[in-house]
Amino acid sequence: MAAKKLIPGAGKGFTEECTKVLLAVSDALYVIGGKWKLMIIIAMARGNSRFTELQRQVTGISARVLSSELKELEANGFIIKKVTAGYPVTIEYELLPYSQTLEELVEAMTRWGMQHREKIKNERLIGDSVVKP
Amino acid sequence: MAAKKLIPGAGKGFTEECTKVLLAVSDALYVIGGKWKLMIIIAMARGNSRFTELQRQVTGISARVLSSELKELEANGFIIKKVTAGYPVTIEYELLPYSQTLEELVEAMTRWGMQHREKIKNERLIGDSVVKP
DNA sequence: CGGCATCCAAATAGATACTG
DNA sequence: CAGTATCTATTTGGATGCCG
Repeated sequence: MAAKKLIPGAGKGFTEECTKVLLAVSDALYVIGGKWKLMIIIAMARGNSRFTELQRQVTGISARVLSSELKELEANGFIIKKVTAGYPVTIEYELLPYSQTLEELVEAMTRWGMQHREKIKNERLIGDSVVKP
Repeated sequence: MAAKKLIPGAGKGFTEECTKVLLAVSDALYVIGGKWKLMIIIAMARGNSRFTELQRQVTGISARVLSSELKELEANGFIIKKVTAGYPVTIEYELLPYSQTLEELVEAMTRWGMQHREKIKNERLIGDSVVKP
């Protein structure tokens, strides 16, 4: 009776494809979502390996949150915690190969973030718009 | 005195580049982060435009949260709310051109999410690992 | 240095009911 | 249908202090 959807490609199998994509994205967000995980991985890829280094580089993160994020990243196979014996033992976090699979994603997000910042700047942040606190 | 960092590319300008990337990623996460925003955009790109449609497609979202996310997406220039007069007025949400700039990012995330799901599956979810609740 | 434990404040989200 | 309002439950996070 009513007209079908006007969107090209709509019809059987349409919602299912959508559901599949949504599932994938939701999986990704579940593991690397949140404010910090990607940022920690990026900071580590740039050579930061010590807890305090990471806390300095990843602006705004607290020790407690960093600690818990590192644990999750380890549990998910992105990083490993290395403890080297010594007078004060040295603790370093290293990226595992699996974290490399995020490269494409990180690059895409970096590019998008940069262009978005440009866009906002050009719209002259009039105060009503989206500016971070 | 002490050895410099062993990471290739380390040195002057290293931390600054890192900071720049972190800033970009943090910008991106601020606008499109969270569990729902990307998923809503994906669902809309697949032809869902009505509130109830979206709520059905984006599994698990409540009316209240959907409502507030739609408002943020509109405020950030990704979508627009269209009200068509009629006996019951028709309300539809449409993607604006700016949402297209997310395509690359969404694709990267979709690919990553799919490969991650495969990886987890192949590791045979032994129960200790990362499985969504 | 690299955390963990505790307490407390704030942000988030679910359930439910109600409206135009 | 497309939400809003209210209340409450849960999560999250900052601050602080302590410990090896």
